[in-house]
Amino acid sequence: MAAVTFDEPLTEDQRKGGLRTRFLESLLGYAVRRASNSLSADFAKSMEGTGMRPVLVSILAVVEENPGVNQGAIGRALGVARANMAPLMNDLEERKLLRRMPDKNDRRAVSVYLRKEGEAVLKECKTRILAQEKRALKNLTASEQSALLKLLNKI
Amino acid sequence: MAAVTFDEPLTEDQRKGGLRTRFLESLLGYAVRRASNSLSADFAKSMEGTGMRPVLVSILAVVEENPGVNQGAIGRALGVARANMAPLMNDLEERKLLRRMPDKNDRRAVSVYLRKEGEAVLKECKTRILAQEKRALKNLTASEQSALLKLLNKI
DNA sequence: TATTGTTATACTCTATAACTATA
DNA sequence: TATAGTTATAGAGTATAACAATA
Repeated sequence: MAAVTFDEPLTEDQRKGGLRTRFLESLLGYAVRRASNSLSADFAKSMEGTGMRPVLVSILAVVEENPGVNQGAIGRALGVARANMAPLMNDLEERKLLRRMPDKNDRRAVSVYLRKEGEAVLKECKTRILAQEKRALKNLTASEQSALLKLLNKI
Repeated sequence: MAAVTFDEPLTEDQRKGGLRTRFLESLLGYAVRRASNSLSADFAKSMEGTGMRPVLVSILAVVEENPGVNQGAIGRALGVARANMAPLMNDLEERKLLRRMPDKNDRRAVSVYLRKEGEAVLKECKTRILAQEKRALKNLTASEQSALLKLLNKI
């Protein structure tokens, strides 16, 4: 079997579909992006029917673990800019999933709390998310998943 | 040191910044997304001054390794929809980085080739990308990087 | 009928600037 | 002056539908 070099003409298969992507495949950033896109698509799909989007679920999860948290702190924790938090919070408040209260010590700030319905929606979403992760990662053993998490957190 | 439970009120630090994110941190999908966002931002930053964007560089890299490739096949390889390839290819052709020729056997299709200037731009971008990857992954040993790549490709 | 490439369109995500009210 | 939140806006990235030319 001869080594494939770039000087050879493309086979019909390569020209139409099975392309060489050596450079991109050598990049960890490219592999991470592809994995992220794949998992994100699965994530979004698992939310179908709940009316929720990933970022909304993430906000609910942060509020659940941090009752009374400032709105801006949620954005900083999730990497969502202040300006983009406002409409997201409006959305969640209109759905009656959370409540915004004026902060006692700083009248500029808003403290955020989960509502009963928010807890219920979050619980349903968590169940779906965990089931989806299990499906998406079925090719990885528990120790491989743990190793992967550790390596990703080093980046 | 007492264990932290969610029944305790938030400390000032937690309420304002150092939030609990146990659920999200338990998700591999969340870790992958954060790593991807971080690497993508670095990638884009390393392209500053070249006028190129990640997707444009990816297209050039695929064309370089697959001279004469069909335009649609590039999109399939990169996960870019046909409809979104058209303006990207127009951009690259207007910059005189690649050339589109009618396919000899299928007059619907277009064969794509790198131009000299495209080769030069791609070379410069590759250098920057590899330097950026080296910086971004400086906390990982070579064997860790190889293990990470292997694990990501299992997803 | 199916496919290649194009155009138009829309929705999400992200980023910036300007504004208000508070501090 | 600086910060919390809001509004408006603009740029990418992504997705679908409809079309012409060709297979």
